[in-house]
Amino acid sequence: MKTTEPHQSEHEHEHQSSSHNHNDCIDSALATAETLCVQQGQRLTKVRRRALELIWESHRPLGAYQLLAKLAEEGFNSAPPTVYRALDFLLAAGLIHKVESMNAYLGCAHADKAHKGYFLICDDCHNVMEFDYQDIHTALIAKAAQQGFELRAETIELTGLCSKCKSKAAGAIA
Amino acid sequence: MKTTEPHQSEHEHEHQSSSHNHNDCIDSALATAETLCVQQGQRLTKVRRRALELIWESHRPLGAYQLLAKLAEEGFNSAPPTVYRALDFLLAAGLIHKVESMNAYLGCAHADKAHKGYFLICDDCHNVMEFDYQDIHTALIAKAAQQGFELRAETIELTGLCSKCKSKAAGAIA
DNA sequence: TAGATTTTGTTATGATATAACAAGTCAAAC
DNA sequence: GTTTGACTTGTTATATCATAACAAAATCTA
Repeated sequence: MKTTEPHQSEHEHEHQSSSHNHNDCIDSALATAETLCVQQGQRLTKVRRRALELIWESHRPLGAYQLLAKLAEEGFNSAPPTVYRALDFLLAAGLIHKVESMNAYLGCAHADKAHKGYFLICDDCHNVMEFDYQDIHTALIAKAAQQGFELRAETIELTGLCSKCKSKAAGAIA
Repeated sequence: MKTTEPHQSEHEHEHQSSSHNHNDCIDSALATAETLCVQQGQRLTKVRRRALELIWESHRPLGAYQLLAKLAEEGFNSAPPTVYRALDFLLAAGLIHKVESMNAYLGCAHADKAHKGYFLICDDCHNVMEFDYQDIHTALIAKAAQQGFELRAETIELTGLCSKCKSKAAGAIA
């Protein structure tokens, strides 16, 4: 494994960090989304745009029906296909990820860069940190190729205890 | 990444390989299950044992309700809790894995060895190959630790085209 | 603006999973 | 060998996640 690459950690993005203004993330994500959609001749309609915002406003992965409820509150249609269509669009555009082990959806922090969505999911506070790790990606491609397997998509979801909850747990014992 | 370990591929297990007798796998898996349960003071009851066999008899991951239908045919109770209880037991005992991206369950080929369930899932034929890859595991632990994250479980599900389906696709074009 | 394409509305249903509590089974302690 | 307690299973109901199918509306393009 190469370890000489610079910036291997540059893509970390912690949702709900107390040290960042989440509004900036949302604004940036929406701006990126607009740009990408225009570039690709895709229509970021009202419901799609608002769905994306709501996903970003949530600090943790949002379930489809949670999102649907929020959309319904705002006057959008409240039938399931509404939300699943929006989610399908956003997933296809790479603007969100689905966390398979939670059946929930999360804003993608770097939709404009080709990347894989790898996640660290805290069992305790349920916050999710997306990370990018080119070395893992490269190793997985090679491993798959050994089996004659051509990789198309990767679901990498790691669960455990985040640093905050680990400290909290340690404090509780002491 | 260490590359000097021998046998880094020794755990590959392809379900539904034409070149192996799947019955041997089932027998072996069941024998291992019996042993493990006895060792751990767990009861491999009729329904749990039969559920495990049925999962193994299926050549690809089996959905909970597919399994429930098979159990019902054999006179077991046909209500969902029956199958989910069996699945929960088998998962907790490490005898099966859940493939999150498919909502389906797969026999674990090496329940007696500590390992992580990593999967290659063919988009075309839907066969699943479980693989073990210590180097990835080690790298992920290290990566998580960098973020102060203590890893507990890993969901690694890779989708794409298996070698057979790749050949088939190439043949169709030619 | 006509026709084609895409998006949304609407109704219904399918698929996956759990809650809650009652009844039965088993094994160890008495 | 019966009681006791833990574990397992039965049963009913419901929660949660997702899609099919077709009609209506909006938007793009020629």
